[in-house]
Amino acid sequence: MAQATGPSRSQPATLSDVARLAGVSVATASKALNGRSQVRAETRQRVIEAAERLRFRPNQVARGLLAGRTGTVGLLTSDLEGRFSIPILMGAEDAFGAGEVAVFLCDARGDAIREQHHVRALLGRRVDGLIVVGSRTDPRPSLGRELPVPVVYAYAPSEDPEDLSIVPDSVGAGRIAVDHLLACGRTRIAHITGDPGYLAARERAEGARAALADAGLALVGEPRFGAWSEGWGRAATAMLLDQHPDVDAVLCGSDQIARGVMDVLRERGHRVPEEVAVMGFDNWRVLTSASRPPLTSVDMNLEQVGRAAAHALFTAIGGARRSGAESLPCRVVIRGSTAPLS
Amino acid sequence: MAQATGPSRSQPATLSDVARLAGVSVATASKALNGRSQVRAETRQRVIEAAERLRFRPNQVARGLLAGRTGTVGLLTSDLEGRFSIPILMGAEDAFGAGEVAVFLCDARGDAIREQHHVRALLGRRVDGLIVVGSRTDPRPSLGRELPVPVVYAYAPSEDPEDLSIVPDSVGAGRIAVDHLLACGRTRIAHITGDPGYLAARERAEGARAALADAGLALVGEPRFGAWSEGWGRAATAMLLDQHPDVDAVLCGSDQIARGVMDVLRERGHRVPEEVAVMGFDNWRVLTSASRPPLTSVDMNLEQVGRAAAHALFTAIGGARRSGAESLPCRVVIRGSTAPLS
DNA sequence: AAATGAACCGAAAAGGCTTTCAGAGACGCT
DNA sequence: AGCGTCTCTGAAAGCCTTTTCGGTTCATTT
Repeated sequence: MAQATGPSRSQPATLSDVARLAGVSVATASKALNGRSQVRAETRQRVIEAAERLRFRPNQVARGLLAGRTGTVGLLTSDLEGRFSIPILMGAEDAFGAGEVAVFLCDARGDAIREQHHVRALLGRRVDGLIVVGSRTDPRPSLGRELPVPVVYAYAPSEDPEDLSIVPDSVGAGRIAVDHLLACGRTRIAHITGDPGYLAARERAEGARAALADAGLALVGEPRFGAWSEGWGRAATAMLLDQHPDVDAVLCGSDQIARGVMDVLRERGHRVPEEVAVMGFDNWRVLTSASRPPLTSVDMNLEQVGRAAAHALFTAIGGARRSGAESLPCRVVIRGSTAPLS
Repeated sequence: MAQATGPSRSQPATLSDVARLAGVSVATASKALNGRSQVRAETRQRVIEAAERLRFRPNQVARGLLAGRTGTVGLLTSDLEGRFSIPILMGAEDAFGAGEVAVFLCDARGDAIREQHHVRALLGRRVDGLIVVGSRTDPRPSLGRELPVPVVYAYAPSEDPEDLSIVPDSVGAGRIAVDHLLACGRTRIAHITGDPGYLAARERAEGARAALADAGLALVGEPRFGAWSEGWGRAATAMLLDQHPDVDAVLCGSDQIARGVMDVLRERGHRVPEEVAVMGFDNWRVLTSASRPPLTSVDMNLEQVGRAAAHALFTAIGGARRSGAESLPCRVVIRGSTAPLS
């Protein structure tokens, strides 16, 4: 806790410091460091050495002021808590960081006022674009068409079809899940899922039903909507087993639900996956790998959603505007809870 | 997917636009908008109206260039995946966002090279300071003393005692956990924890042992180090029950371990909390609320760590430098898995 | 020897804002 | 009338970099 005066904290070197040390003008120093051709090799070398000696790093702020482009983007999340935002954010950060773009992170905490505040602040900082990350796949209000920079919506699409949104293909996710269970030879498939207020729940159920219909089959009973919790998974499974003791697969709306389902199956003596196969959605490691057996799950490829959003924004900044909701495929990650019927 | 030309994308208004519309000079316009006193009320009003009409937002880039302070900080995480970084990041973002500071997010992916790259990029953008967030509490290499801006380390302290680090009090966490169990009347307490390579595991064990010693007691057996997984929790519990069937509390190194512990306890017919109390660390909602019964856990107050780091950085930017590792207290969140012995 | 061209360098402007300082006008006082 | 004192306004400098364009030097050509 010493109240030290600390190291120098000297101002970083500027281009004119470098120029002075190298004995040239700032213009020449700039050209030398930026690889412009109108400077003698020997002079360039002198400048480069001077720059190294002074640990010169060009001031991106000044550069941004001049160029009109700052090389920054705003990443607007509605809730960092939600585990869906994080992988998207990682993907976007990754895609930008590889280039020379820096990311401003803003968390609106699910509050529209705060979101508006952040948008204003970001525009004041002259970001080149915005990515808006939602916490669920239901459409959300647009930030508006009047913004001076391009905007890309990720995970939660904009309500305005003129905006560009990148979303996971929830219907397709339901389809590939069922396809996998069918490939395992299962035919009596039940669906226990979460809150019907969530579009993701409804779309996955719709995809599952469609895939079964394509195979001339139907779900065992109706889809059981409830909550995104283990508790609901347990309760729904108990009811399911009472009504349909012959199910050979349960497709669960989330990994949490799946854990609850598997617990009850085990307690009631149904072996997984030999007698009943179980699948989840989200591919949330901590749940899938800790369950017994490890849980097969549909991964929404969220990191890829983030990367795609970043890429779309990048090209939009370059001038190529797109619009509408573009959906990205999900993938099945197979683990021990599903296996072919023997 | 229409290839539209899109809305105007017109350049944002500048101060001179405002000044022209209001019929004053840019200098006067600036003073009017910034509340400087040397401008007549009526003139100020004219300028403000003009600014509103043009939707003028002052360019923070230009302002930053002039002031030498950009009002930005860099948030450097080593892995966004890790769930410990996120709450810290939320706390920091929150503390800054309330003021007028914007946060650059950079994820080094645990790679020192990439970290160095990000530091350089951030310094090039002239951030006013840096927060370095680690993924575990073990000390990490310092970024160095030669940086032109203040740095605060959060969660993972710097190896250099001259740096300022904000960390959770792991020893204290172990103590308060045991204190809670003692308050519940438990005296035969076992400790099943994670990877001994983690300082957090060792410090929590040490705190637990110290608190027991203060009460004239000792752990049942040695602390059982292993892995941060449910699987280890299950395995260790099986061994524990064989050797010490009379334990009345298990303090677990993490919530994941605790879930494994509780599963085996239930399977073996030990009632929780009546016969055996169980506690975890981390207070990870998805685990604590889904377990049966809900899990009592020690919360590391990570969001507060983030906020404290932000605050420390803010004052350091203001000139007040501190150093050393400052630790913040943790807190016990009581749920159904612990209760007084009847 | 003079003219041409190439190669290299530097002055200056631009980008948007804040701040300083000098000037302009209004007012009261001697 | 002349002077000092206020209050307000605007010109200009400065922040740091890039880029344009005019100028200098030197070698080459006629």
